[in-house]
Amino acid sequence: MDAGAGAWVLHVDLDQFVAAVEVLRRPELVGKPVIVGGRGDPTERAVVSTASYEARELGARSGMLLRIAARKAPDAIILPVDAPAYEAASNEVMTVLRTLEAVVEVLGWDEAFLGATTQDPEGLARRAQADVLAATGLHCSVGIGDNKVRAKIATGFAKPAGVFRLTADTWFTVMGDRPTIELWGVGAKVSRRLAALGVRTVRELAAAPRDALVAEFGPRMGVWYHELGHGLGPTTVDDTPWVPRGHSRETTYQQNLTTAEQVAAAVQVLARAVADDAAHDGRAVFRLGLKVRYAPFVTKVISRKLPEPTRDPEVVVAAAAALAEEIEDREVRLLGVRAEMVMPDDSDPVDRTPVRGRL
DNA sequence: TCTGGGGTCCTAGGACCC
DNA sequence: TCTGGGGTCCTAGGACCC
Repeated sequence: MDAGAGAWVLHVDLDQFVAAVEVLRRPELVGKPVIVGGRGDPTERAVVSTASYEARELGARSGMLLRIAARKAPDAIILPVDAPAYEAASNEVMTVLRTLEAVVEVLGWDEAFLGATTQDPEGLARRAQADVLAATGLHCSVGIGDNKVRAKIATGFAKPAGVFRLTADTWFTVMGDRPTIELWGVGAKVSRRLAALGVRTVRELAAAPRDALVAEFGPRMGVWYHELGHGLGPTTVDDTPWVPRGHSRETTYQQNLTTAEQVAAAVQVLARAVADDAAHDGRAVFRLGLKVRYAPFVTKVISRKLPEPTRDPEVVVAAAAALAEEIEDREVRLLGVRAEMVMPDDSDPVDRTPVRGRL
């Protein structure tokens, strides 16, 4: 799906998705503050995955420590994360979207781009919302744009359960005076570095010399931020199924690990899970990474390319054990194992497709 | 705000080669 | 042998997103 006359990108985003799925199967929770995170126990080391709008009104936010959220919203119902349930609900939603006259590119559990040629993108958006609601009971917001960046940003203005259009014509009116951090892909660090260059708003970013951005951020990111300032972005919506580059498992331990034996045993558990994930995909592993977060909060990643790609879980587990030998003799609060996988039909596993693949 | 888990991509520096 | 320049691979680290 490409841009052209009447070509639109729609960004569909489910509202408070995780909390909404939980409320759907527990109707008694409708209208109540609901917080989903960790194992549902606010005394544990865990953070909020999603807070319902009612919980947000009390100050609960995703990413917040569960303990803090529980203190702010003492009457909230706190539930454990149930990934399989969300994945099932997500699949239902995507199935509905695929019945529309549009190309569907899935972005994650709760998001998709639609590419469509239509004279009435708002009509298509309302249709998507109505069909998803009827089939699943879930509400979504829809951003309409002339590219993916504008569609994605438009969704923020559509929430909750609305539709908003953002195009080249309205870009600077809507976004020009807003801080750069509101752009998709600009976070706290980059917005701060931009501010140091005297760039605070989207309009200022658009006006900044491209060379200056390249000098500060490098050839790809510099160019990318420059385009972002103008609201420019890809227009192609691609329904090719996403091929995962890797799998990882990590655990923050409720009590820090203190002995080499504990660490070795924990690494084995994680490596086994990752090896099984890769085997389940039928993919060979060519690189293994071991993430260690020491107490208090210093994170290191040790990674090694394997002598040759392997499909043998035992080889992956052994390679992880070898990496674990390099862990320092300090208290460990988190361990993680990541496997990078050979791309199917790719003779060169490290050849990366350029230009920001997910966009 | 003592800071989860699963991902993706970019940059930079050193090693090594010609 | 006081010493270039370009390319590629590997690893570490950083940033961002949901």
